Order: sequence, then structure tokens, then C-alpha cells
Amino acid sequence: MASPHQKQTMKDRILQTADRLFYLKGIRAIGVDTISAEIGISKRTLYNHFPSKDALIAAYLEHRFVQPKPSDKSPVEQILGTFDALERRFGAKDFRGCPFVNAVAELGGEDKSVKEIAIAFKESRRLWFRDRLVELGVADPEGLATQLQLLVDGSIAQDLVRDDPAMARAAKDAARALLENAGVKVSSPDGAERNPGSAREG
Amino acid sequence: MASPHQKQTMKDRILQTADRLFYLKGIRAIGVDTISAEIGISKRTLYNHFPSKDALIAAYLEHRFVQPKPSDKSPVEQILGTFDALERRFGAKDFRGCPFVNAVAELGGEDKSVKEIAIAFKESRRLWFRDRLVELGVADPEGLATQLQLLVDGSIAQDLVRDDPAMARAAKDAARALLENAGVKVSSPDGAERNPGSAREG
DNA sequence: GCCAAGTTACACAGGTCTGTGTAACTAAAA
DNA sequence: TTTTAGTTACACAGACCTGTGTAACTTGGC
Repeated sequence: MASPHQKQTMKDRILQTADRLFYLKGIRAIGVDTISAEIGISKRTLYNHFPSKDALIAAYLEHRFVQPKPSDKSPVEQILGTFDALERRFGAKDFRGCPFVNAVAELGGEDKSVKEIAIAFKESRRLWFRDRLVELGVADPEGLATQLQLLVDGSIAQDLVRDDPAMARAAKDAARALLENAGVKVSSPDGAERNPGSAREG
Repeated sequence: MASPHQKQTMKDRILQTADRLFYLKGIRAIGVDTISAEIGISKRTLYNHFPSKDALIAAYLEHRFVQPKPSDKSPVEQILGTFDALERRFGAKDFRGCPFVNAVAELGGEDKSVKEIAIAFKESRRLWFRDRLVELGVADPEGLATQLQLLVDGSIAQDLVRDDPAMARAAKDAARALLENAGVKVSSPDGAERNPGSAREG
């Protein structure tokens, strides 16, 4: 949290470019030469800021691990809003699934640190759901949170292969049904919610 | 469908080995040298049977595209049994997610043919759910089938990163809730179903 | 002006990968 | 036996990869 509006450092530019290329094209598909060439710097400069490609990969994943912004909306709106945010992200042409799941799929069980951060991310999202469900006083917040997270990850995987934002709406419909089934009063079955979830769901 | 009990051909052995290694380690991570060395044949022989690695990748994915076996169980048992089968597969140490999703994640939107077969596979599984839901006479079989498929893919993605077969049980619980919510009578909320689903779910 | 930090160009080592070319070998069919 | 199809060993081309070494250059602060 340095001062805001600070000039973007070289390291930032490298990380930002690596992030975009790793995410869009795949980690193994992108070489350090490609990244440095894209920025217009020498490969040497890149290695002056990151000791290895592995370190850059780790920084990439840490960079993707962002927390949802706090919201003053009701828990139900926050939960359902997650799926509206997903639908918007699915519509963007630069969406290509969850970077953590993709990294695990690509780098395999070999790389333990990649798996660790992926697990941490998924669990943090599950806990986010759980906290909202606790607020709602549902009987089994842990279990229901897991189920909601399944819908999130399922719609991401489906959209990855189908390029179909409607997967997010299907997930939202299912989430609504599960919430109602748990005794939560859900107001509008239509899609009129405004300004939902917000934070990156990966 | 040649005569059964036929001797395994060289091509079969290559494909089988490529399947195992591609799936477990990743497509980009495995070179043709690794595959031929694993079988104990020369690289030349491999290229005598497959014109390129891309052709071998395509054969791998086609090989993974298997249809569920017909079943005489009730539609509800078949649907819920899918998740029992998933749980069993999650428990196996050689399970590493859905080969189609993984291939799309790894090879990116670049390779159009990979995406095509992945879409075809996912849609075939959705239709399998839909057909059972039509038998059950639910109001919106298309939509509910999509939702069930989201649970399948979500639990697969979650298990890929967490190595936790309980994800399949969570998906089953959610599926049961969605079915009941659609007016389907579901008998045993406990886990006593026997010999479910069976076919490979990717 | 001068220094120090950062950057650049460039070559290179050592490894991997896909795919080909070739000549010798093996084994089964004719 | 002879033919033929498949296989093998092996070298190699050409490309790409990660990472390093080095000497020259630019630039902001003093």
C-alpha cells in the first residue's frame, strides 16, 4: 500500500504483462522472451526483477489472489451478485477461466506451491460465502457455501469451453434455489439486481 | 468394433500410453520421446502411426469421449449415481480433473479442434442429464440439466485443486436439493445407493 | 560535471522439443 | 527362400526454452 497514484514501476509493468499473457495464452506457452519483447525491454531487465520464471509465475498467482471488496448490500444480494459479476466477466472476450484452476491443470500436481495457492484461493472464496450464510442464519453454512462455490467453479469451467455467459445465469438460478431450499427469503427471481459482487472471481 | 479379445495393436499401445501421460502430466509437459521411451519403442515407430503430435492429441481426446453405459435403474438413481461415480473417481490417485477442460485450459482458445471436441463432450453430458429429467417430467429439463452439469464440473474443478472427494458428496447434496425443488421425489437422503452411474465423467 | 543505478544489446551455454532421413534388422507371409 | 511390412538405432535440422555474462549506454541526483 505505497502512496496511491505512484508511477508504475518496471517490476509492475513486467508483472502486469506476464499476468495478461500467462492468463490468456497459458503459462507454459509464454516464454520470458515473449514477455520482455511485449514490453519492449531486454530479457536481462526482466531477470533483474525476477530471479526466475518460476518466481514470475508465483508473483502472477499472488497478484491474482485479490479479496472481494466489502459491501454494504444484504448478504443475499452479495451472494447472488457474485453470479451477476461472473456473467459480466464471461462476456468479456479476455476471460479464460480461473487462473488458479488453469495453473493447476497446466503445471500438474508436480508444482506444490502452485497447488497451495490455488487451494488457499478456493478456500477463501468458500469462506466468503460461508460468512454471508452465517449472517443469514442458515442451518449448514459450511455445506451450503461449498455448494455455492461448486456452482461458481462449474460455471467458470463451462464458460471456458463453451464461451457462454448464460452459464452464470444457470448457476445463479441454482444458487437461488439452494438458498430458498435452506429457508432464505430471496426477493426478485428476475435479473434486476444492480452493481453486485464486484471482486474478481477466478 | 473389431472382434473382441483382439491383440492390442501398436497403435493402441501408443494411444494408451499417450492417454495416461497426457492426462496425468499435461499435454505440453509430455514429449513424443517420453511416450515412445515409456513404451520401449523408437520415436520413428510412433510417427509411423501418428503423423504428428497434434494428431496424437486429437486421438487422445477422442479416446476420452466415451458414452455412459445404458442403465436400467430409475432416472433419479442414475442422476444421483453420477455423483457417486465421481466420488469414487476422485478418490483414485490417478484422477486429475476433466481431460477436456484441462486441454482447453492448457492449449488455449488457439486450438479450435480441441475446443470443439470439448464442447461436444460437455453438451453430450448435459443432454444425458436432460433425457433423464424428461423421463421424470420436470418442468424445465434443459435448465436443470445445465445446473446439474455445473455441479459436476464444479466438483471436478474443486477436486482437482483440493484433492477432496467430499466435493462429489457436496455436489450430490446440491443435486438432490435441486431435484426436490423441481418436484422430483428423491428417496434416500443417505448415501446408500449402490453401483451408480459408471461411465467416465471428464 | 560526475557518479551510481538501471537498462540495453548481444552472444552464448545447455537443454528441450517436433519431425525427418537413412540404413540395417526382424519376422511373418508367399 | 524370397519378399514385404514393420521396426530399430541414430543422427540431425531447426526451433524454442531458461538463464548468464559482459561491456556499453542512458539518466537522474549530487
